[in-house]
Amino acid sequence: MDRYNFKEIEEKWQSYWEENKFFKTQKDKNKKKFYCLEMFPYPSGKIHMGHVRNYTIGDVLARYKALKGFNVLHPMGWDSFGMPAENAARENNLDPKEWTNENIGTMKKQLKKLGLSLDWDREISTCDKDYYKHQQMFFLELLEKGLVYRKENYVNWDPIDETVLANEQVIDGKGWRSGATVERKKLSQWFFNISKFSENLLDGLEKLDAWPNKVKTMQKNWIGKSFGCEIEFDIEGDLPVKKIKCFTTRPDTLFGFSFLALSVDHEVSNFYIKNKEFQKFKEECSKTGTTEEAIAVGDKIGFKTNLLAKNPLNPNQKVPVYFANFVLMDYGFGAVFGCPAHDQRDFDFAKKYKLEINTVVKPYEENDNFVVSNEAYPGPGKIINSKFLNGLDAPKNSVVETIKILEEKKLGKKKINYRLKDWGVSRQRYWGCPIPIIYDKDGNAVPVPKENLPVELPENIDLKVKGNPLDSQKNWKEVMIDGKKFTRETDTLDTFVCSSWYFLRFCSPKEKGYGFSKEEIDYWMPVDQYIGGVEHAILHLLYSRFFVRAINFKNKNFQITEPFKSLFTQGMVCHETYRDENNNWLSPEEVKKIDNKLVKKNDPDMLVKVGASESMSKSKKNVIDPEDIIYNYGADSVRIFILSDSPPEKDVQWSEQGMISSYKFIQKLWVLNKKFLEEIKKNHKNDTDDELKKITNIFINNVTENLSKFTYNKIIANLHEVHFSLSKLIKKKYSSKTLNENYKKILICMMPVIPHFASECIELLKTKSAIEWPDLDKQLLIEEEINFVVQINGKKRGLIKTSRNISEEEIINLIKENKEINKYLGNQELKKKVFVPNKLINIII
RNA sequence: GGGCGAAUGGCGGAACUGGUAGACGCGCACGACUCAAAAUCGUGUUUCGCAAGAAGUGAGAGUUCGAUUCUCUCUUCGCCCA
Repeated sequence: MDRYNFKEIEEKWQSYWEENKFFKTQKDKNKKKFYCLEMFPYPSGKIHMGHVRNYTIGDVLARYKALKGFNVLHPMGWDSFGMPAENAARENNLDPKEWTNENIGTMKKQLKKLGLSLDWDREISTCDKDYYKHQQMFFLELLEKGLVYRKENYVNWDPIDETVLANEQVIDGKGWRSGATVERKKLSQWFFNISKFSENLLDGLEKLDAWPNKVKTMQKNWIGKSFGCEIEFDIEGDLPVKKIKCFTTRPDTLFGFSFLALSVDHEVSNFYIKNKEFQKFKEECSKTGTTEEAIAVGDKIGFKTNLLAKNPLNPNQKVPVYFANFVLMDYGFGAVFGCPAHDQRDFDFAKKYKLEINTVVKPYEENDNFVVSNEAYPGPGKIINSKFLNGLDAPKNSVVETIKILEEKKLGKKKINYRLKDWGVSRQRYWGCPIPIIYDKDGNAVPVPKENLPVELPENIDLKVKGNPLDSQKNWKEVMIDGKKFTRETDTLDTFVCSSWYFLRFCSPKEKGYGFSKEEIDYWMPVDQYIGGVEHAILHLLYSRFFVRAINFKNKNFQITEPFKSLFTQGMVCHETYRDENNNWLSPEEVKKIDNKLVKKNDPDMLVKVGASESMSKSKKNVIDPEDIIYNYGADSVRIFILSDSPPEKDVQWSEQGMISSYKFIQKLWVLNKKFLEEIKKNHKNDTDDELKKITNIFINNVTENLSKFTYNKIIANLHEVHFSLSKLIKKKYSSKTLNENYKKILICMMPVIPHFASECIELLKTKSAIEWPDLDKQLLIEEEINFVVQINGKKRGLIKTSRNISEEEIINLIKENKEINKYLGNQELKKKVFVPNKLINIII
């Protein structure tokens, strides 16, 4: 029997699609558009299974929408600036650009082998000057609008490499490459004023009803809106400090006040710069880390000042002022008032430094003598021990009431605080988009004139120098503009900037004058379906949402506020992990099974330990190369497997056996296809039996429904089911016409998942009818004969095959005639009957 | 520490708004073909039980004629927190 030759057939269709520009899209006002976008990849070298999954999911949708008659925009590009290129180039003495473009070439070839319905004419690459030129223009546009500014900020500084490190490059407080203890250093950097849009970004989430709640919650928490009050404390002591400002969400617990805590970066710290003890303390603080997790878990430590803070509501009370490691300069004003009884951090701190713990809120079920003892009580209750605040419901009414009182007495004012901070976009790196700024001889920042854009990255530079490579490029750094001498900004933009607007560029990738054409984005935007990993749930998506708002700001021509109408986040691809007896990671190819035991292939005496299944990663060697898999089994088989085992939003386990079974399934479909072609040739006479029509309809219905709900794993189940049914029905000697019509519909429904196979089979049918998504005959979905469930006391006791719309009396009569069921009833009285039409009856005896 | 989510056979997973638990796939078993094996095809496969039957969706309670689905408590696991 001849086998399905996937190599030949997949190649045939891929070149057919390419040569005919089958997926090229153009604006067409007469057609409804659908913009289907998957997160574009970083060109790291080769595609991995995560890409295969992401792009297969997107491709299924894009192909389906196209068959439904939509004008589908389905583009692909490269997020090609970033540190891996710079690192690889430094290590291997290469040019980052060459390295990147080579990778793009490889990955593009690999993606094409997957048979994706992409419009490659729209390909973009963010490291291309035709792309970043527009990004520089956006930067200047935002600068003009006052959405970009410069300020001093702390960075992670590696003193050996003389370079700034990203947070993920700091491991246990040490530089990932040099191993040097990382220092905090202040540098002047550029910021995007994203916090200006905090409320708007939060508000916008409400309207994103096609986004997963999980992602919306994450963004909401990230923006971190809190309602509270700003209080100015009067200060006494040995320093010229009269007042300290504080933000709090719980002013109602002011009577529980027992210390004031400041961040080590608070301006008061200036008085302690030369204090050795304080320096030591500050160093100690930097070890704790500044993440919320580190602060919550870590030890609370403080440094006592000689200052005293007055309680505004109780001026006789004066409490000590400390510097404390759990207060961050970024939040509020870098100062918090401590109420140990009702905040666990404050409680831990008070215990350590033996400060007062005054209970001012009691849980509702406790009496007024309630005292906080072993841990803080942050929950709701009634205010106690607080004079005029006593009896208020905390925190609901008490916070509002207290703020009112503080405002009346001019001691504080209502304030809304956001956790979201401005976006620092300066990176001290070479391989990124140059910031289009120059400095005059006095160090004033001046925008590069627009006609001088793009500011291009210099080529052939030495990356081995310490610090920022651009800084050492004298020829590049020093420029003459309009006869004046300037020096260039040597920082480049965070690569998140590149990915914050690429979806706009795809609408008109070749537009010269501006980043996008208004006409094109008016037609294509917003992205109807965005698909990508949940790891980008916060930053990338929030930055993109900010970016369109920033363009929108003071610009009547641009109306988009939300770039992504629907969002789908897919799960990861996992694989078991293997280690040998010496705990070295082993790749799946290095392992084999002998007598039910896993051993090392080239050393069968070495037993292999099987670890948990984890997301594929090079470091754990549990990686399967998509290229090998496509080579061995074909793209359609891979597409089936990657969709089959789990719902797309969940993690999927890679399994060799599952992969083989998908491959075999395609072969089975091919065998069935042969049979269909033979039967069609024979031209039998059977036209009366509509079983085939019914099965076809059920299949269309199931696949369509599962497509709309992203339950693609169930589509594979539908394929197996229809294969099973068709293998039986083929024996029924249907006429050519009936076979042709129905089988073609089924093949069209297969196209989104296995496009090469389905295209080939449709071609072999040699029919003239158009290839479009089949309509559903709803009448055929209604089964005339149903299995009616009979329950007795809630337990299933039998099924009665009967016609549709049977009445309660009729079914009771049928039950009485049915010996099997009747034996449970005996002669007992029927106490109650619950009748659900066309489904079940529950009889209570 | 906080936020969010999940838990169903040997495994991955189905079950529409509360209405036949276990679709589909993997694995396993048996059978056919074969000198034999692979491949292929067929049948079976929640557990206990020879059977009749009983139990069963992480544990415990609750609401309901009826709960994998709703409510509460607990356990375990996962993801996220510049």
